[in-house]
Parts: sequence; C-alpha cells; structure tokens
Amino acid sequence: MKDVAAMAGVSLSTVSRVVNGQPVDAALAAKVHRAVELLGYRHNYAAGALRRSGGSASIGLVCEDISDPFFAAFHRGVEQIARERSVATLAASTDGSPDRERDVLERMLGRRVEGLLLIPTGKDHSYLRRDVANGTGLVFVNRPPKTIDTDCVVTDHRGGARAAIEHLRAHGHRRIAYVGPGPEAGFAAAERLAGYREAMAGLDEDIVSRGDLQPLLAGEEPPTAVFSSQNLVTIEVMRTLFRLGLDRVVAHVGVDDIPLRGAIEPPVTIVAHEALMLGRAAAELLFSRVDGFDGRAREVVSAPTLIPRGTGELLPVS
Amino acid sequence: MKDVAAMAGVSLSTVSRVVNGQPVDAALAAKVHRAVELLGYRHNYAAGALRRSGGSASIGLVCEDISDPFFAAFHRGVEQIARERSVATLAASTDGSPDRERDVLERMLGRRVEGLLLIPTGKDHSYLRRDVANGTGLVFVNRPPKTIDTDCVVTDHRGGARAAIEHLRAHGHRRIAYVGPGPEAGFAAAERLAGYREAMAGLDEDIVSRGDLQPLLAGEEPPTAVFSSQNLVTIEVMRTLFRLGLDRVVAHVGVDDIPLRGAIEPPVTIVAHEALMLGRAAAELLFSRVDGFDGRAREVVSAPTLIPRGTGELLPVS
DNA sequence: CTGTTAGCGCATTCAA
DNA sequence: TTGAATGCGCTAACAG
Repeated sequence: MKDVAAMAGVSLSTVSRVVNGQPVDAALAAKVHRAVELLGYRHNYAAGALRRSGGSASIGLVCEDISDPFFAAFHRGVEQIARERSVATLAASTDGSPDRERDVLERMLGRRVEGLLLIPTGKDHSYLRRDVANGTGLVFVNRPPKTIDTDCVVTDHRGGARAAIEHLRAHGHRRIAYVGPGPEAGFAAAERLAGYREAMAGLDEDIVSRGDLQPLLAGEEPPTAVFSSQNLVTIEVMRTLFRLGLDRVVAHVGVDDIPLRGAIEPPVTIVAHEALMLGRAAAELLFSRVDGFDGRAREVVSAPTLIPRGTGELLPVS
Repeated sequence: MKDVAAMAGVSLSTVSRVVNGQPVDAALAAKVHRAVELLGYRHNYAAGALRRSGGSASIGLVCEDISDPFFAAFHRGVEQIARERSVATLAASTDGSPDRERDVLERMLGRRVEGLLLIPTGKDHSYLRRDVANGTGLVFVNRPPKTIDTDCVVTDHRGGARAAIEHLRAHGHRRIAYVGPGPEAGFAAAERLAGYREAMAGLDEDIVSRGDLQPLLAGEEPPTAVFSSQNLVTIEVMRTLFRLGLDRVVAHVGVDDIPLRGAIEPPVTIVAHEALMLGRAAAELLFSRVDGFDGRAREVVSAPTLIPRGTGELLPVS
C-alpha cells in the first residue's frame, strides 16, 4: 500500500479511501487504480480489521463430520444469511471427539470468529463461557446446551412424525405403518419413531418395519397408510407402492430430510425437515447476538412443514 | 495482552513467549497463565500473522453449491490434509454465477488465504493470474483451467465407466445395459455414458435406460449384465434384481459417487469415485505450491477404483 | 477533499 | 532467559 501511494504520488490515507470506496477526487483515484494494477496490490482485509472497530467478519461452524449431507445443507443455509453481511464461514469436524471439538473451537476463537454454530459432540462446554462473556456469539444446533447458557435451534423430529400421523388420522386412517430405521440409527430416527408411537395412541398396534413395506402389505390386515421416516426410505416406499399398483390406494406421507442430488424429488406428501432452513434460523440467532442482543438464551424449535401433494390425502380403502 | 503483562508484572515479550510455548522461566509462566485466566485473555492469531512471516494459515474452497454432497465429501478430504498443518478452511458457493464466483474469490483473496481450491463456474479466470504470480496457491477441481495455467485435479468418470464395462466383458458379457441419467444431467453423467459407449464398441448395440431396469429385462434379448452410473440408481438396480430373483444371475457393476448417510452401502461390485480422495489430492497439490514448489502446472487424474464384491463377477447366463 | 500522525495486537529484532 | 524498541498493513482521528 505504501508502494501504491508512492507510485500514485498520494498519501496512504488516499489509497485507503480509494480502496474502501470513500469519496476521492476522480483524477487521484484513477492514478491509484493504475498503481494498484501495475503493482498487483491486493488489499489486506485482516490488517484493516485490526484497526477498525468491526471484527473479523467470520463465523465458525463445527459438527461431527462436515461431509454429512445434513450438515452440508445446514452450512448452505448459514451461508445465505452470512453472505448478506459479507461474513465468511469456517467449518471443521470434531470426528466425535470432545477433545478435538475443544481444540477446533479454540482455534476458531483464536482466529477471532465473531460467532460459533455448534452441533455438539462433547458434554461439557463450560470452557466457552469466557468467550461468550467476552461477546462471541454461540448457538447450539440439534441438541440443547447442558453446561452453558446459550441460544439453541433444534428440529422437532418427534413433532414432525406426529404431524404426519395426525394428518393421516384426520383423513380417516387407523392402520398406519411406520417404515424406517429404528432408534439405533440415531437421535433423529429415535425421535421420529417416538412421535409415531405417541400419535398412534389409542389406535391399532404399531405396524413397524425396518425398511421393507412389502411384507406388511401382504399381511392379513394390511395398513391403509404408510409413514416413511427417511428420505431414501420414502423413495423406496413410493416405488414399491407404484409397482404394486397401490400408489393411488395406500396413503403415504414421507420425511424429506436430506438433499438428494440427482434423484427425483418424490411427488409424495412430505414432512419437510429442511436443514437449510435450520441453518438460516441458527445464523439469524447468532447474528442477533453479534449485533448486541443481550436477552436470555432462546430456544428456537424448527417445526417441519407438512406439504400435501396428494398421496397423504388418500382416504382409507378397506 | 498488555493487561496480562501488567498483571503478571512482566513484559509483553514474555507474555508472547508464554503464549507461543517458547522457553520461559516456570515461575513467570505460571504468573502469566494466572493473569490470562483472570482476565479472560484470548490470543489473537490474526494479529500475530500480520507480523509473523507465516501467512494466514487458511485456504478457501469455492464451488457452485456447498450443499452438494459431492462437495461436502471433497471438503472433508481437504480438511483432513489441512488440519495436519493447522490451516482453516473457508467455503463459499457461486450459485453458478461467474460474477459471484469472482466476487467470492476476491473476498477470500482479501482475507489473504494462502490458496484456493476451485470447482469452476465461470469460463474466464485470468483475473486470478495476479494473485497466483504473488504466490497464492490455486488448484482447479473437476474441470481443467482454460484461461490460466495452474494445477488441476479431475476424476476420470469416463475411464471409470470404461473400467466397469471392461470388467464385465472380461467375464464374458456381451449384452450389457447402462442404467442412469443421460448427458443432460451434467458433465459426470455425460462422461460416464461416453465411457460406456467407448467400451461397448464392437458389441451389441447400446442398451440404455434412463432409470428403470425392469423394461430391459422384460425385453426379447435381456442383458446379462448391468452398469448403473449413479449411487441412487445402483441401489435401485440392486433392489430390482433382488426382487426378481436375479441378483445371482444378472451381473451388476455400479458407481459409488456420493456418500449416502443412513443408507446401506450396496454389496455390489463398485467403481468408487471418492470425492474424499479427490479432496485430499487437491489439498496436497495446493500445499506443495504453498510450500514453494514452482514447477509447471500439473494435472492429477483421480482414477476410480473397481472394488469386486461378487455381483460384477457373475458369468453370463443366456 | 487530502495529508499527517497515532495506534490496532502482536512477533521480532537487539541489548542486557 | 528477559525487556525495550520497532514495525507488520492498515484505519481513524485530526488538522490543513
């Protein structure tokens, strides 16, 4: 920048003003631009941030594994909000290790991120209190914080499943099958199954299958409706029903949880759990803190949306 | 840091040394640590980088859409290499807009990333020459650079498909079906179809289906082998064959291109296109430049690996 | 509108 | 080993 100033025959301040788009005489600005071109000068944002009151204009996202498609969609949602403010996003994986989680978080803090979006791995995050007290934003995602008082966004998997079943019940169904992974597949799966069971209270016994619908349909009292609790399962159920000629007979509500590149979006009544929306919500919570909001810790529950597309509105055929 | 020094009764240098793990008298170090604790001091990495010879210890990844599962896996591979060097990764989407691509890249450059990993959107990247000349690393991914001379990693989609077909031919198959999206689905799909056609030269006519295998099998001269060109299609073909009792009759080689969370890995002979490996390769190329390698531009082609798992080794049954 | 000056938070010379 | 001084690249006061 010194060189640019020298070559253009102006002071450092003038170069700074040109680079930052502040009002400068057109002739001088042209000289500066020419010098910038010739010298291959590139403005150093970090150095500016040091002096400027504003921060680093960056935030950090940490989760167990950044290759998880759910996280990728979440990250995208965060980016949409962050980009409006020209803030950059750092991302890192914890690999499920609390030690590594702490290490990753502290490195980001060392880089002076203005906020952290954390899909937690460890149990204890009290070590973040100091930074939160110093003004760094912090939002927990998917799991509420236990050892620190901070904002949080969660997806209501259970409520989503319940909404699906209630939708089917409202259309007169009584024998409703659950197709999808069991509780061993993780928190979300377990919650969805629990939601199913809650909403089935007072009806026929549960009709649960790990993944295959066909045996259920072949039974004595086949279900008149199906709830599929995961994206890939939803696609498979759709195809199974189509193949058996039951796609206009057996009602079907699915869950749309991860983006499937290259796959056909299922034309099925869906409970949309949009990771992207969750990311946007989390980012908005975070930036409100960065902007100085100082109220109590908030918990935003992101309610899945039921999108009727025909298959969930079929009436029962006995 | 000044406050810490004052409270500990030492100089700034001593605090700096303690924070950076340089040799310091144990008693003084203890005092410093205590002051750090009490004051809630956090070291500012960016400020240090300004003075230190070393750079920002960060790199940028840019692609069309960071929610793409392929990119997510790529990102993970990059992270594995980057983390060994304690470098952070920034990521951003171009949304398919060359203007936005340039904007995003220049912002990252303004943040003084030491290198850039680019899955290109636009055609012209000559504007990056200045920064490359100034020492910033640059690696193109998936598409070779046209208007700038720089390193590049690509996946050999065409060669992968060819390897699959040749594997089947080596096992005696002559009627081999292609199931998967057409060229309109993008570069990778088009290349795979082209590889199929190349490897089918001299055999029966192509047997191509957009997605459904069943009609082909019901034809007069059904194929004795199937190549499925995409992960989700592979899963569907597997299920179709199983359902028809042909899973031990019709040979099958699939492509495994994106990670499918929560889905069963297909027990099928596979051509693995590992985005993660591509990410590692790209990162290694990049860091060699960051470390000062100054040879000609290199092109690394990441060859997919054929993993025999039984289904691709079935012999033809007429 | 422009130039001068004084730092931002830190690492790194040099002496001691 | 430690401390004092200098400057990394830049912005923000201020005075012109």
